[in-house]
Amino acid sequence: MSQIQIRLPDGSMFQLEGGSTALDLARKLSRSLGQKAVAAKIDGKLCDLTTPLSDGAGVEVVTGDTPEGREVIRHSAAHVMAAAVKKLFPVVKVTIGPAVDDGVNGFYYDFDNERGFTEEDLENISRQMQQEIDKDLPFTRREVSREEARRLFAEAGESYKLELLDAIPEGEKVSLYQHGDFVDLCRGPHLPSTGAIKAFRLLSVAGAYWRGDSRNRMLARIYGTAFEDKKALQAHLERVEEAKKRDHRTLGKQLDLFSFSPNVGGGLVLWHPRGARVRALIEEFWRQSHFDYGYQLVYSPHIGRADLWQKSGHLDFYRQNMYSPMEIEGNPFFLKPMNCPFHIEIYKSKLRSYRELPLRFCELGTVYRYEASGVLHGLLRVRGFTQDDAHIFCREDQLDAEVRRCLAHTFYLLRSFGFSQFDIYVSTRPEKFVGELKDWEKATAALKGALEEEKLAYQIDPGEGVFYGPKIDIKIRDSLGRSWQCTTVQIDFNNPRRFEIEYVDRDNHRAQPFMVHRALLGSMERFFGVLLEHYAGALPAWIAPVQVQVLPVTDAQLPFAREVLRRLQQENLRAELDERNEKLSFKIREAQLQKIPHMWVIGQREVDQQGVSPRTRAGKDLGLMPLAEAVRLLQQEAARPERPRIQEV
RNA sequence: GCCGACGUAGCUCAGUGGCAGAGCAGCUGAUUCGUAAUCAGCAGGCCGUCGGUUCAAAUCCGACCGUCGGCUCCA
Repeated sequence: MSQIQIRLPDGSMFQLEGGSTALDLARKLSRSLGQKAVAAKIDGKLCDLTTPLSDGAGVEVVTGDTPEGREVIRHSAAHVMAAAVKKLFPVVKVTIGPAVDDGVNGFYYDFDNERGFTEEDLENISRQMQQEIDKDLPFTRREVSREEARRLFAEAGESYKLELLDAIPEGEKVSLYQHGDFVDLCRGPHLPSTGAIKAFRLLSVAGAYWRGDSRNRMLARIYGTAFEDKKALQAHLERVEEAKKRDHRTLGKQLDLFSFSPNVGGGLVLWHPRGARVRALIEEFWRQSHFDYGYQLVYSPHIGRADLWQKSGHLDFYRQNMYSPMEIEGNPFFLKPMNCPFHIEIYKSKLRSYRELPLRFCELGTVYRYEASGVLHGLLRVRGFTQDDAHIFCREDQLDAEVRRCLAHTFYLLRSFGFSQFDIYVSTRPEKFVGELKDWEKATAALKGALEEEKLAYQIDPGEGVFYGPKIDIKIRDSLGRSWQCTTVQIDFNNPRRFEIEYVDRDNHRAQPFMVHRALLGSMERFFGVLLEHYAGALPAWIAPVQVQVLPVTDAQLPFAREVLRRLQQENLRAELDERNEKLSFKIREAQLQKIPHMWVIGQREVDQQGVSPRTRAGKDLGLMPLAEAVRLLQQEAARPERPRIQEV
C-alpha cells in the first residue's frame, strides 16, 4: 500500500496509508479526536469523514462542538427525522430539511402531510428516531446521474424532490445520501453514521409554505435541535427557558409598562404610566441628540388627503399596508403609513436656497400600517407605532456626508442605550419599485461608499429596499436571537421628482435636492421592546421609571421618609415611598422584583442620623450615609449619557 | 392572511362528562417588624363568544373572536 502525505492546519505533515479517510486521520491523531470528529474540511471544503483523502490534501478535522460541526449533526438529525416520519406515515411526502440556527431551533424538515402533526406525533417520531440512532446505520453518499435520481424519486412518488432536482444547475453534481432504506437528495456532508447523533430534541410543529411562497401549498414543518452531547443540549434548552423570562411581553406585564386590549384591537399599544415615563425619557434624550446633530423638530397630522398619497406613490406601491380611506366632506383621506409627504410639504412651504441645505426635519411621527393578524408580536410588530423619523433634504454633493452623519448619529444613540452588537445590511432594489435603474445604482453605491468610508462591515439584503430607494438597515437581536430592524437610512430620489421639490442654486437656477429618510431607533415601540429584553427589564437608572424606592422600617419613620421623598422630588429624581404596613424584607422583595435601581432603607438609626441606607438592585447594602451623599450617589448613577461630539465629515 | 396549539378569578395555573379550585394580587382586621414573601378572615368566575351533542358540558363537536409558535410580509 502506498503512503500519502496530509497537511494539518498547523502546517505540519502527517503520513497515512493510501485510501485512508478523514476519520482514519482523526483516529490516528488522537483517540478523543476520533470520537469527537463529525466532519472534515478538505482543502477548505466541508466533507464527510468517510471521504478518502488524496496525497497532499490539507485536512482539518471538524468536531461536534463547533458551529460547523453542529450544522452537520443537525442536518443528519433532520434526515433521521424524515426517515422516521416516512416509516410512521408512509403517505407523507418529504420536501426539504436543512440545519438552521435561529437561537432556538437547530434544524427542521418540511413535510406534505394532509393531517399535519400533533404533539403526540412528535413523541412517536422521537422514539422512532432513537431506534434508528441506536441501530447506528451508516450514512452513505452516492453521486448519480440526473436520470437515475429522477427515476428513483419518481418511483417513490416524491414529487417535491423531483422539483428540487430540476432546480439544481446543470453543471452541478447530484448526490444522494442514504441511511437504512431512506434515500434523500442532498449536498451533504453528513455524520458517518446515525449513532453519532448523541442528543436531539423535537421542539415544535409549524406551517410553512413550499419554497417560502404564500401562493404555494402549506406544508407541515417540524422543528428540532441536536447537539454533540446531552449536556450541551440540556444547556441549550435551559438557555431558551431563561431567554423566555426576558421576553418583553412578560416583562411588560410584570413591570406594568404596557398592555394590549382586545377591546382596542390587535397591535395597538396601551402605554401604562411607567412605560410612558420611560418612553418620555427616551424621547427627551432623542430630541436633545437631534438638536445636537443639527435637526429641526416638526409635527405633522395623522391623516392626509388621498391626492397626497397618490402623488407620493403610496397608493400605487404601499396600498396593501394602508387602512381604508375615510371620507371628509366628500374627499377621501388616509391614515398615514409614513411621514414623508408631510415633511415634503413643509419643505415646499417656501422657496429654498442652496444655502439652507442640508435641511433636516425630524419628528416622532405616529404611523398606522396594516399588518396581517398572524404577524403581530408584542411591541416588536404592531399596527400603530411612532417612528423616530426624519427627512434630510440636501444637494447631491452633500449626500455622502449626510449618510455618514446618520450612521455616526445612530451609533451614538444605540451605544448610549447600551447596545454594542449590530448587523448592518444594504437592501437593494425590490421587485416593485419606482424610478430609473441608474438612480438606484447611484444611490446604492452611495450607501455602500458611506459604510466603507466608516469602515463598517455589512451584508447585502437583495431586493429588500423600499419602493422609492435602497437603504441601510441596522438590526438588533432579541432575547431569542430573532433579529429586529431598528435603524434604517434610505435614499429617495423618487419623491423629490414626484413632488417637484427644488431649491435655487448658486447660479440662480432651480435644482432638485436629494432626500434621505431615516429612523434611528426605528420606532418607539420596537426599540422599547428590544431595550427591555436587552436589560431583562433592569433598565439603567437614567431611564428607569422609578429610580429609588424609599422604604421605612416601621410607621415611626414615615415622617422622615416623606421628607426624604420630597427631597428626591426636588432633585428631579424619580422616587416612590412604600408606606404599606409590611415588613422591610417584603418591601425589598417587591422593589427588587420591580427592578428598581435603588432602595433606601430608613429605620430608627437613619432617622437619628438624618441619613439613609441605600441597597442596590444588585443586592448590595451600601450602609448608612448622609442623605446628601445618597442623593449625589444616585444622581451620578442616573446621569444621562454624554452629549455627542459632532465631527463634520 | 395561511398551518398548528391554546383561551378557567386582576396574574400564574390545576381541574378531561356529574356541586368551579389553588397560590399570588385585592379588601378587612391583627401585627410595627432592619435587607427577597407576618398571620387570620372576606370577597372575587356567563370556564373567550355563539351554536350543537348529551339526562347532564369548563370538559365532546362546529363556527367565530383573541393569544401564542411558525410561514408569507415588515420599523
